Amino acid sequence: MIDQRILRDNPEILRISQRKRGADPAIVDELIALDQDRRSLRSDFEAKRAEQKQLGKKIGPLQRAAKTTQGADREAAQAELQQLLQHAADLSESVKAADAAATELEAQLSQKWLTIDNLVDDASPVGDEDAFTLLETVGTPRDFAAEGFPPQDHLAVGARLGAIDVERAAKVSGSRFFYLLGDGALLELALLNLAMSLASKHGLTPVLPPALVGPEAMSGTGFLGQAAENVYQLPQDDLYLVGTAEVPLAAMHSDEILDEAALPIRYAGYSPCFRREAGSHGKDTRGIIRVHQFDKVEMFVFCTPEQAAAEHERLLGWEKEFLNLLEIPYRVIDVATGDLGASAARKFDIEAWIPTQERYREVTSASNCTSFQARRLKIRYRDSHGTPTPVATLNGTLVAMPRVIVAILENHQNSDGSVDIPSALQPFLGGRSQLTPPESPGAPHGAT
RNA sequence: GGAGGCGUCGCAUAGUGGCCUAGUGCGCCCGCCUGCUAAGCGGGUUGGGGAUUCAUACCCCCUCGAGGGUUCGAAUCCCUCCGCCUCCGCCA
Repeated sequence: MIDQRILRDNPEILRISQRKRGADPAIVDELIALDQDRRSLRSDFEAKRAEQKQLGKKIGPLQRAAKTTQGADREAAQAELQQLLQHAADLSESVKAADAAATELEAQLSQKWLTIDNLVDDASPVGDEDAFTLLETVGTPRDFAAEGFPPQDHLAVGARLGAIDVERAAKVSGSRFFYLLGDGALLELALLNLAMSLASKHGLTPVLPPALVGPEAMSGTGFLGQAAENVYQLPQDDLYLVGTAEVPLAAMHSDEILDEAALPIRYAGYSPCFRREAGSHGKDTRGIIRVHQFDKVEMFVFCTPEQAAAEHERLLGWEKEFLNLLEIPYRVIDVATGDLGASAARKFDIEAWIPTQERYREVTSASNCTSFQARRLKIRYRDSHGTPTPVATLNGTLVAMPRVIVAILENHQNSDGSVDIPSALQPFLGGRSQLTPPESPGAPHGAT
């Protein structure tokens, strides 16, 4: 949510941002009109309410006077009391009507306001998905032709290692699910431990958050707007399955006023992630690149708006450090305004080289959400004037398990079906330097 | 799942229809006093919206877990929901 005062102070900024996102700038004028009407109706209610309160103060004492005095005084008091009560009753109706009218308009405005995406950063490249800016390319893709063998895709490599089983997952849960087993399971745990040790080294607090959250958390992080169709819901319990630990981490400090001295607060949360992948039928149907459930370590930062840009760079730096440790070639892009999502003002994606696809694919993403989420979730700090001010929030992927596993299996595979383990990961895999196919290939684990 | 209890200002507590403009203590902030510190004394201390303003101050409205209701008037009475605690049952 953006500060609504922009409607009065500088609506043109909002119009420009809407245009850059490919959204409708005309809605800004609708919002300005709604905001004006809202304020006028609310003021009307407040004036009536003030009168009602003044009147109410007179009734109590007068009632006592009507009971305790005698004779003519008593009659006068009773008559006045009757008159006041009548007036008060009329006013009461009028106050209720004014309140209802103002409340109705406030609901309309805030509902419409929730459809407005965050103001884009001036630095974000303008345009649709393809308009991204290439910031950097790191590492060199292997030349498999020169090595004399064609690379197998991650599913083939994983199946041979007995590490990935999508067929049985389809039997149990449907398409886009997978089992990690044997070295596949150990590989995820090793990546988890490497990621968490890196996170701890850099001062992030490790977190195991809830993966089921209420509607405020979901909406507050911006996932119930355009992205709602990708969210699993549990209507019986009014809960949602999170698509990322970003949701429970962001909502963790909702309705809080944080101590400025404690900022930035940095977390690294490990959680399962659930995504319906609606509208992506036919995309990435093979393997585990696009799945309904996976695990991820997500970094999350609460800081002052002034610190946000530097924190964004820091998150990107840690993401790069992790991929460097895994010795995977990648490139970094500055995501275009049309592809930012509701909450982000600026976003850097890291795309890893996938040999069998001969292209770079997104593996991590770092977003600066400025105060957009914080305003919805009421997360504030006291600024130098002592005024509660929304914090800035940022998030970045440290490791999304399936895609990183894909990158490792494909980039580090050998012609004999083994996979080299990057040295940084070896301590977390019992010191082994390779994953090797089981002695007796074929159906693993006693399939018949 | 059943029974009962409880949600008040940062914390603790008072408040059972108008005297609540929510009191008191602690903590915190400012000042006074004071070799220093502590104590003592005085003042301040929820958050949001609006009006006004260059910006303040002052002013108005809302805010006693949330939302409805009763009433001229609700922290207080009624209903629904949420959360916490105790006991019983079930459970990894």
